[in-house]
Amino acid sequence: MATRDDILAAATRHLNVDPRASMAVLATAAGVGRATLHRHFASREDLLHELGTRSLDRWAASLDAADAAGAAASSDPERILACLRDLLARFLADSDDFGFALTDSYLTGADDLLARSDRLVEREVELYAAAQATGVLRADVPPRWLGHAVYGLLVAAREAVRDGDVPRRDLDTLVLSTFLTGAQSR
Amino acid sequence: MATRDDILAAATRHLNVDPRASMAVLATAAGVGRATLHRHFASREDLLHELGTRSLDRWAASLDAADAAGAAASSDPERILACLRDLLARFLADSDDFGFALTDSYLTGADDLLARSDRLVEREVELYAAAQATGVLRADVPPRWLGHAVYGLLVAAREAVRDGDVPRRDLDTLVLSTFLTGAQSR
DNA sequence: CTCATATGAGACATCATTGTCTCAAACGGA
DNA sequence: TCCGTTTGAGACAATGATGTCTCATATGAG
Repeated sequence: MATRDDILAAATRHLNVDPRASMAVLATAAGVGRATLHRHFASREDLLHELGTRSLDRWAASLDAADAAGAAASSDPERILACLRDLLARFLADSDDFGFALTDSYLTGADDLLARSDRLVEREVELYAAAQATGVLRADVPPRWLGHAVYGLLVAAREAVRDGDVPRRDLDTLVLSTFLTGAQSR
Repeated sequence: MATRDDILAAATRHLNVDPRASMAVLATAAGVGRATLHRHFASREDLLHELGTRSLDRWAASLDAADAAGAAASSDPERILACLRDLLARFLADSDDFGFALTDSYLTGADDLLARSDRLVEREVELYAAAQATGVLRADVPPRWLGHAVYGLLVAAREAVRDGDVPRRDLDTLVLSTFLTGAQSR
């Protein structure tokens, strides 16, 4: 018997392949009748909204697990750098599951999700700002840009693995070093 | 009288705001009747395909204008670096217009566009490989990853300007320096 | 075993979009 | 001015997706 979570998991998996899959397709992907799918989620929007919420949950959980707030408040460069390291690896793991949410045009357009996303960005940016203040990250760019850069690299990482250009196991190191030190030879 | 190019321009502009706009909406945006729109483009797919083609044209034109092939063949580090600089600025200008094409799920899924896109990636990657061979870019990562990283930063740049976090005029410098030297303090 | 519950299959109406077609009006060059 | 061409508005059928509903069946707890 497929639980609500099973359905969400199957939908997530499938939407990563085809972000525009219909309810019928998603039902099949979950091994469930279309009627049953609608019993769990009144509308497609409901389903997407729930997935969006879960992806934001994961994002928030990663910020918590890495203790971004604690690191930001610590003013300890080494702790902040370690936190950034940890955070990036967690984000990469999150996008293994919710990668499609990075660019989905519904999710990035739903008002309440957007509002919550803004608050998470705020939390993340506090870490970047602290990193800048303690000399860990360069201070000559807006801290929000660093957030965007990380986001962009997550999109890039997803594509790179998808295209088979980078093995998944190399991603953490690759993304971290690209983010921190860039592509130039040293 | 709206020419075909006018319509394409209006559609491009509008799709950057709403990537899922219907033919009716796109017709209105172009100041043209829906029937007229269909006289120019038999189907929505035709329209999208044409836009995809044009965005690839721009991409190719930027590779040409920056003479990526010439720089790659030159084995001259300074020329290669200048070429990268030039290329990034051109890509940013291109995504001012065709930014939506970066993440649109139709465009990134059409077979012939995809094939042509692959060939352009190939050309671009030759430059990255040459940059690695001449010590301009780090050689400890797959050259294709550098292509993905640039792509990701373009997506990030688009969002950053869209969100008002970075003024457009700062983008060239910001993206270039982030790509080359990363976010770490030096 | 029995019964309450959950399920799958399918019928159904609805809706938005698409693509075609017609026609009257506007336009533009000769 | 006149006439051929292009246009916009709207009607139209077709399509695919959505959401609701029914009913027969399967399942699982007691």
